[in-house]
Parts: sequence; C-alpha cells; structure tokens
Amino acid sequence: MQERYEHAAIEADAQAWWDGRRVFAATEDRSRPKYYCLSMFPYPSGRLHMGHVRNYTIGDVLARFMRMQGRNVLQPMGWDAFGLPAENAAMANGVPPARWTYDNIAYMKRQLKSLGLAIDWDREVTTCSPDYYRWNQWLFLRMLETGVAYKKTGVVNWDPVDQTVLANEQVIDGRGWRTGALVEKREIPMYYLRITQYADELLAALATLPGWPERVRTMQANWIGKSVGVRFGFPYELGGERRVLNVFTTRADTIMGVTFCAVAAEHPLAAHAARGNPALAAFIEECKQGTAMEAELAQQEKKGMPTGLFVTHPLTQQPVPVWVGNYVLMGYGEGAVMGVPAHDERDFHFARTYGLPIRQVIQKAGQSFADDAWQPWYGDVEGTTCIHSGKYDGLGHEQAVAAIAADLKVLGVGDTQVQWRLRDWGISRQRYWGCPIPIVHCAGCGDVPVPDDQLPVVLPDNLVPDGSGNPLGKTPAFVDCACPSCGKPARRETDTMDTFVDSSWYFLRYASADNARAAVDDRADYWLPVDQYIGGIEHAILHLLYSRFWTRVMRDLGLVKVDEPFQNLLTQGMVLNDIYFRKPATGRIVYFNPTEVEIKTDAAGQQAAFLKSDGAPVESGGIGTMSKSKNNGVDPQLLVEQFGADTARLFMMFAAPPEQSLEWSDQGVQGAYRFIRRLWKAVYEHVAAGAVPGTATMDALTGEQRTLRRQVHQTLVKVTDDLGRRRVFNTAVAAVMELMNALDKFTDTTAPGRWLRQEALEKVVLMLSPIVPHICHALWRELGHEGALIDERWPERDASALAQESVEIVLQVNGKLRGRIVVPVGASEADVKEAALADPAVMRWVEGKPIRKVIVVPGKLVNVVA
RNA sequence: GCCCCAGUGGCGGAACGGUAGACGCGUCAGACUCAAAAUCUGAUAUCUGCAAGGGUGUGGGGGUUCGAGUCCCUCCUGGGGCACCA
Repeated sequence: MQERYEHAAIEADAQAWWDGRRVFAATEDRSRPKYYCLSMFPYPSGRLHMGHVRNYTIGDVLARFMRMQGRNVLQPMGWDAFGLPAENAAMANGVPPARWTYDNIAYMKRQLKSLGLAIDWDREVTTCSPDYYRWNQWLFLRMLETGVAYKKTGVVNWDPVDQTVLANEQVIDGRGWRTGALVEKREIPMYYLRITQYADELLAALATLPGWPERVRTMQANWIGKSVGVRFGFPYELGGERRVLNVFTTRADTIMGVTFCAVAAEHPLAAHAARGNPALAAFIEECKQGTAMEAELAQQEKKGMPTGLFVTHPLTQQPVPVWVGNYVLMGYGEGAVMGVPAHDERDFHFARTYGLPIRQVIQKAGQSFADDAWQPWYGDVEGTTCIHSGKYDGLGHEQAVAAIAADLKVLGVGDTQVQWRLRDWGISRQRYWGCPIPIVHCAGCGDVPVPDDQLPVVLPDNLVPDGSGNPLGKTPAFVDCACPSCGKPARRETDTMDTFVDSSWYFLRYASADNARAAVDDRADYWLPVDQYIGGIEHAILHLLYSRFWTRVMRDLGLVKVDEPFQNLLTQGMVLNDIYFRKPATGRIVYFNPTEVEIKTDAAGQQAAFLKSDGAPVESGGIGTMSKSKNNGVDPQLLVEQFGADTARLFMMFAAPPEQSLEWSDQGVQGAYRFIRRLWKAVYEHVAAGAVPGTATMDALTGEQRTLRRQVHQTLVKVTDDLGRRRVFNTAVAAVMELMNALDKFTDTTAPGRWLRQEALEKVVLMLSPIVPHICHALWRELGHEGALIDERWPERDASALAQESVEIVLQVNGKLRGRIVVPVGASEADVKEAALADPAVMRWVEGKPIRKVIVVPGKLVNVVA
C-alpha cells in the first residue's frame, strides 16, 4: 500500500472502475424494493456552483446508503436548459443560446462526473432538446382538449423603448434594466393552466406528505390560500339598468360597518366611471403604470379616488360610495372589496387618508374603540361581538357570519363561498429560448392546435436575440406556415412556455427517457413516486406546487398512476460566502471574489480586506448567498483539483446540517482534507504492520478492548440512524471522527487488539463510503478484500458488543447539576433513588430542606426537588 | 407589506423537553526540525477561587414544566418566497 494519499489517482481509478462496469445503470428489477433518489436538475449556467455540489452530494450520500441497504436505486440527472440567462449571454457575446447552452452542458457534465456521483447517465434529459420538449407540446395539446389549458388576457411588464416584455428580474426600481425606461403594465392574450381546478386536492393532499418539511407544507397551504367567506352584491343602477357590484369577504360580521366600496383600477365599473371624468381616468392610468409584482404593489402607498358612483347596502339600503383603490387586486376575488375601516387595517388607513366615516360594529370586552389610531384588536375575530348592527347585536364572529350569510341568501344577493388565493398558471412567455407553444393563428379558423403528427414544433437554434422583442417574430421561416385546418397561409404562435413547465415533469421522463413514442411508459409506474427529492428551499412553493399539479393532470390523462410525485423532500440550505466590493464615486458597485481578496491584520488587531492585485482596500459586504451578482462564488473545479472530490464532499457534509445554510470556509476544507489523510494513514499503518491473525474470542477481551469495540458498534448505530432516519450527515461524520480519535489512542498490538483494529477500520470505511466513496473504494481493497466496496452491504451492529454493565446517572437538585453516580444497568428505580439521596453532594444541597419530590429518569438522571 | 425559517464560545456547529458547547476550525503552549511547513500532544464559554468548588450564560422580555437552547406569547435582527430568475 502506498504511504501517500494521492487523491487524483485514487479518484480517477475509482471512477474508471464504476464507469467501466456501469454499476449505476438502473434497471426495473421488480424483485427488489426500488429507491428513486432525485436531485433538482441544474440550469446549465456555465459552471457548477457550490449549491449544486451540496445538493448532489446529499443526494449521492442517500443513494449510496440506500444501495448498501439493498434497495434498487435510480439516481438520474439532466438539464433545465431553457431560460433567460442563455438569451442574456447571447446578447452579451453574440452567440446563439443553443450553442452557449450545449457548451455549458458539456462542461458541467465533466464537472459532475469528477464528483464521483452515482448517477445513471443513460437517462439524461435535456429540456431544450426536441426529444424532450415535443412532449411538453403534446401534453399542452391534451390539456387544451380537456380544458385544463385555456386562453385569456394577462398583465405583463412592458418596456416601451425596447418594445418588449420584461421579466420581473429585468425590472429594476420600476425601470427597464437595459433602457432605463419606466415600465408599464400591459394586458396581452396568454395561455393559462387551470391549476385552481386542483386547488382543493393540492391543499388536502398536503396531509398525505409527512415526509415533507412542515414549513414547506405550510408555505404551500398559505399559497393556495383557501378562505371561506361570503360573496354578495351591492345593487346599483346604471343608465336605467339594474346591476350588482359583487364583493367577497371573510368578515361578513362587519357588514354593518361598511362605509365605502373599493374596486381595482381594471374593474369595469372604474372604466365606466372614468368616462367623462378625466381626473379619474388619469388616476386609473397611473394605477396601470408601474410594476406587476406583488411585492412592490403591497408596499406602495395606498391611494384612491372616488368614482362618483354609489351602490346600495343590501341590508341597510343606505347609499355607499364607490372608490377606485390601488390596493385592490383585479386578480383576486371579484376585483372589488367592501370597505370596513373600523375593522380592517388597510381600510382604516384608507378611510383616514380620504376622510371617509369609520363606524365601529365589533366590540371586545375590556377594550375601547377610538377612530384616531388603529389597534390590533379591531381586526380580531375571537372574543368579539357585534354592536350597532341591529338584529345582529350580541352575536359572535361565527354566528354573525352565518346569520348575515343566511339573510343575504334569502334576499337573493349573496351566499357563502370558498375563495382561493391561488391563481391559474400563465405559461405564455414572449421569449425565444423556450418551448414553442404549438398553436397556429389562422385568419379563417382562429387558433388552431398543431396536429400531433406535426410535432414537435422545432425551435430554430441559430437565432441571437437583441433585446427588442422575441426574435421568433422576426423569423419568417418560423412564423409563416400553413393552417393545419384549411391549408391557407397562417401565422405560428411565437410565445414559448414558462420554463417551470419543463421542470414540472422531468422526473417522470427519466423513467422513460429513451421512449421516442410516448412521454412516459409503464416504467414510470415502477419508479414513481420519487422516494427522496432534494433541492433548494427557494423552490418550496412554485416548482413543487406546479409539479404536484402537473403530475395530477397526467394522472387524469391516464398517463401515470401516482397522485403525488415526491414522497420525501429535503430542502437544502443555501451556500454562503463573504462579500467584498468597491463603490466608485460614479458608476456601479464592483464586487470582488473572496479569492482575489487578502485579509490583513494591522498592529492594532484590526482586520481589513485588500485586493491582491493592487493592494488597495476593499469594503466588506458581510456574508450572503453565493451568486454571480455578488461575485462571491467558489468554483468547485479548483477545489476538486486541489483537494479532490472526497474532500469537497466531506466538507459539504460536515460543515452544517443539510437543511441549514452553509458558510464557506477555506479552513474548513483544510480540516476535511486533514481528516481524509489521517484516515489513509491509519489504514496504511495498520496494513504495514502485517497480516491480522485469525479471529478473536469476544469473551476473552480486556476491559479496554471491550470499550473500543463498544464504541465501534455505538458509532455504527448512530451513523445508521443519522443517515437513515434523521438525514443529518454532519453528526454522522463527527461520530466517525470521534471513533478515529479513540482508535488513535488504542495502541494495543496484541492479536485481539489488531483484530479489533481491523474490524474498526472496516466499519469506518463502510460507514464513510456514501460520503467519501473514492478513498473508501481504495481502502477497502487495501484492507484485504477481493470484492469491490460498491457491492458491499451496510454493516449490522453486534448487540453483544453494545452490552454494558453499569451506567452513569446525573444527579440534580432543583434542576441543577450537583453530581454523578454509577449504577448497574437495570438497577431498580428505588435503588437509584436511594443511591442518589445518599450521595454526599445531594445531601449537602438538600440539607435542612424537606424533600418534596424525586424524579427518576431511568438510565439518565435523578432530580431531587427540595 | 404578506407568508415561512433561523439566531448557542473567537468561528462552523452539537444537544431528538433531562449533563449546554460533541466534532471541526482558529488561537495558545509543548514535541519533532538548523529553521519553516507538515505532523503529533495538551489547553481553550465567562466570572470568582490556591484548589475543591461556586456564580453566570443559548438575540431581548414574559410564561408553561420537577427540569427549557428545545414548548407557548411578544419584540429585535438576519435569511428564503411573493406567481416572467431558476
């Protein structure tokens, strides 16, 4: 055995061994329980970043661990290859997005391979390939047929200078990122998927996902946002015609406190009132300007303007003024709300601003109402009763809502209704680098779906966008076509699909990746659902919800049998690093990569950062997610070259639990490397000492030998639990490190001692193999095994090694630690209590006080309450 | 603004209501070396004490419990998401 640990040779050798025997190619072996281990596929941005390394190492550890547990493991990989960055790169470099993307994929695939991941590359999926996206198109057409897909108008960010639609990301402070022009909202026709039709099921089924983090389920439930309330109408007359203004409210109990109604700027009533009212028309225009982003809308100043119209309160018959409010969303409910300033905070501030009356109709015991300042209890529903509400006075929230809903129903103006926050999913994007929507617009026949036998509608791969609109629209070879229905010249749809479509079913395609005739086949029934899905917390809502929806749509089309695609979910935390920058007097902030920066400590002990290239200081921007924009990423390539994939993997697993954010640390990497070299050295020295004699008889072991063997098996129990049940890896690594520390101190060179060392090292190599597979592959051979480690099973614990004769008990007096005693295992509670009370330290602390209570936790502690 | 999560030594973190700080990093001391690096050994929350020991301590405040870093309420700070970044 070689004395030096040489990661490059060891890793190349192990990877060649796995590749040469195709050990990770998965087949549908029905005799074994399957394990589908899936990591979120990467966007091919150019190079792998640390977030990827973390994500894929977690997946790989679980995949390899489950393989050792006897499961038939599938771990596939692919590319989320459509998207905006390719268009941005094209604009910057003049290279077509297709070439940029495929070059990136080739490079990143080499990087992934160098990490030694147990991936079945035969199932690789690339979403920008026609082999994949033709099925997006095919599935979209099925959704059109079943009514899941439909067309309506939607709001987009419009850059009036570039004449193009902007992504939210491209809008900075309300202006276009390239032109600096004020962004406008614009309504255009788009295709939508009826996810709201599945809202009930998507919400209810969260209860069937105990393997998901509670917080993700909560976020999804809030996103779907089911609320039960009352929908009712305020009657009014317009041009001699009787109409109603419908609103939805969860607070029908406050209906007697209505002093105004507010409608969205896009509401028909607003448009009507604006005719002949230039000031109102201007206000409505102003509301329609600006952002379409919820985060910005929610923070802008609440503004409104009266329409001059009045509606009638359905219960009091009083006239109620109608306002236009910029805080009313057309997309939610009816696009109109009843205004109850006394009991809704937004309405309160609105009413205060515009001098509208505030009428208290809810009271709470011990609280007094004043209309000059908002108090949180005004919005309470518990412990409140109605006042100033006529026949409803004295009723609680629920009773009042029920009574008022019933009365509105009798009047024929309202009823209880379930309202969802969830909106239908708009999938049209006015962009080039995406999956073409398979529709042809014909002057005679209208919107005609492309027939299945003409799929895929192939995206031309040689265009270079210039930022002014979708280049597809300027490409006659793409746009001009014959109508599939009448054959006359027609125009092809130039919108492409949201890239979330691509990622909503790729995990199904992996199971049937080579099928050119169908999107999925019965192999999907074998592999699905995904047993373990691993990805960033930033996908907690959208991607995961869309995937759950899409899977159900495919189920209802008879294509798959599962309801839920992902049985267990692990949301890994972000990878963070230091941020350094300079802010020139004019121009934009310049960020420097931490590798370009040197930290110096001056005479006074103050630390300061300097740029290596010019020696001048840079400012510290704290710590943040590794990102291109902050230029604080670390290239995994350099790490792998310098220290090897095993070190990179070990550091990632050891530095933090998987769900927490992870701070990058060069010194932490050094520590991981040091441990790997220690492991190598321990095996080297053991092997160099010659062959291990026979076997040892357990009952002949000395106390010290028994202690070591117990620790070996205790570590095995802990690591098995951490990897299997708890899914935390940092503590598993720590336990093995402790064992290695103990092994260092175990200098016994007798025959049983050497035998124990052999056993300990074998267990360590097996336990660490999911995390650092390359070095373990090599060490397993060196420890004298003919077969390869990849074919080994996870070791079993030896119960006899774990047996103990005595156990330490912690003694507390009034909850404070005061001493310890050692008692025999299985000592009775009474004996332990007696021993505890007889302990000198306990006696000293309870002296003179009557003992009120003694709590005994068997095998752990005694707490004396005095 | 709304929804979700996290705050523990100099740092990353451990503690699955029961010994706070495992393990690693860093620092300090020692060994080896002409020297340095590497490696190895030991110490390392804080205050008090010669020591044994004792006090304090898990972002702030309050609560539940024999016992709270852990559960509940509230506030502060940081992070993620908010529907066209992926």
